Amino acid sequence: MFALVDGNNFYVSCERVFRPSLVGRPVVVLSNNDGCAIARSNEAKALGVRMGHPWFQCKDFERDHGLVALSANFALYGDMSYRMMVVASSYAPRQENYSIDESFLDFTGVQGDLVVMCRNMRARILQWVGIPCGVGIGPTKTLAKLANYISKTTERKPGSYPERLAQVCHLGAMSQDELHAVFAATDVGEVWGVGKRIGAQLRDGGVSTVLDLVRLDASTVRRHFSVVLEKTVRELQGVQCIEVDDEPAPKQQIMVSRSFGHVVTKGRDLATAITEYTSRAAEKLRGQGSAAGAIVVFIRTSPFRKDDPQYSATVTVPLVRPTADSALLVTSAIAGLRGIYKTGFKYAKAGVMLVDLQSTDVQQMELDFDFIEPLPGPGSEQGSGLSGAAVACHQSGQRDRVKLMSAMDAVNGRYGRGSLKLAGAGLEIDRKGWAMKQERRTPQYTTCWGDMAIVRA
DNA sequence: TCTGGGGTCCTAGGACCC
DNA sequence: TCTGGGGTCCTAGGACCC
Repeated sequence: MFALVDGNNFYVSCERVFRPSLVGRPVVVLSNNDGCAIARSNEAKALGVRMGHPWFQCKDFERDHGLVALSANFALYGDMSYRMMVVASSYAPRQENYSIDESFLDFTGVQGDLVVMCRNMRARILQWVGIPCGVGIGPTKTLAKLANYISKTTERKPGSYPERLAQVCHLGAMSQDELHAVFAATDVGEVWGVGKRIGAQLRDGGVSTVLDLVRLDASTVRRHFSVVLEKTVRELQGVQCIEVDDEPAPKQQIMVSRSFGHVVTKGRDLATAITEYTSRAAEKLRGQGSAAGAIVVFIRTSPFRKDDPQYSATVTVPLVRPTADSALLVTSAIAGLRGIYKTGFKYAKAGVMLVDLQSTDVQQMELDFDFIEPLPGPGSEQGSGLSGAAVACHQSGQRDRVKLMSAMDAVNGRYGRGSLKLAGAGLEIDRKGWAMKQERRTPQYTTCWGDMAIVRA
């Protein structure tokens, strides 16, 4: 049996831990730049705020219904997630942390009443971490996921399912009749793996509930749709097709991209932003022990500003050899940016993607060909602020560069992100033109000493 | 005025190989 | 008239997830 543990309205619940006055009120957490709603309390959902609802379209709820909107505080959510996962991990031999607010537990070999255990786990997470969870249990991950949906929906919309399925729902412990009744009451679109497109196609074919889907012949589904949906159907039928992955492989690509707080027109500002994003991506890269074989850079205007001239460009810059060196990656990214930047456009977003990732354990050694393809020297990269640093990367110097990067990561780990950075990333004043808008961010209660909550007797 | 930021897997088709 | 058979690798695009 498997369980899926999932924090309710996770980001909102994190905020409520430190601001209990928000309990019972409609609350949303906004995306970067306070653009749209990415988490909603049940009260906000009841008001009609949709997932991804642009904030400027639901702003009136603030005045009319007391809706509270907060900027996303990912430092807080990441830390609360860690705490929740640690508590959950003590209940099962294997755990897969599937997303920031969800983890699968594999109960293989575990004795005892799983419902009792999961109710206990739920209570402990609520008491120790402060986050309310829903738990779904089933013989496959897809069924556990569905059970989780049922547990939360029973709680949020009383009457949709039998009351005892609230909070913890065990589909593997139901009679066939009861299971089918639950399936019949659930829309096919709620199934993990059935999105908008497939959902519509299924409904066109008369398959509108989970019961309809589970009754299909799996191999027919493969012919009409795909092997992916076939697995989903088999999993719903109780045949395990998707394993619990408790040791996720390193990422195959690492992306950092942001929408700007204001539109950007100057190449210089784009270069500063690209430098910062590349540095952040390089940190992630080193964090998983990989090196990148190429870097993709993209810039684009806003598709929502229909009257403005539109421009979007992407360039892939191959690296001479795989590297995790921030300065080398930034040099390449800036070179790529020069190739695609055009004046006269209002840029709204930019980003970088590190691709062709490989482990630094396995390295292709080579003769030193740097004299054939000289790296940029001082002065050749005017304005990027890293030319001096980029010169020294001959093989003999590579070990020192690796040490330099480790030192930088260690300092930033100890004193906070951005304490030590490449000159090209600019000072605070250089970021003014494009930095993210976060006007409603709460303190980083658990990850910053200065923000720690103080209790007064 | 104002619309997020990450990821994965699968498939089809083309280039190329012997 | 008649034009093999089998493979791999890469890329782009589409679907899904949170």
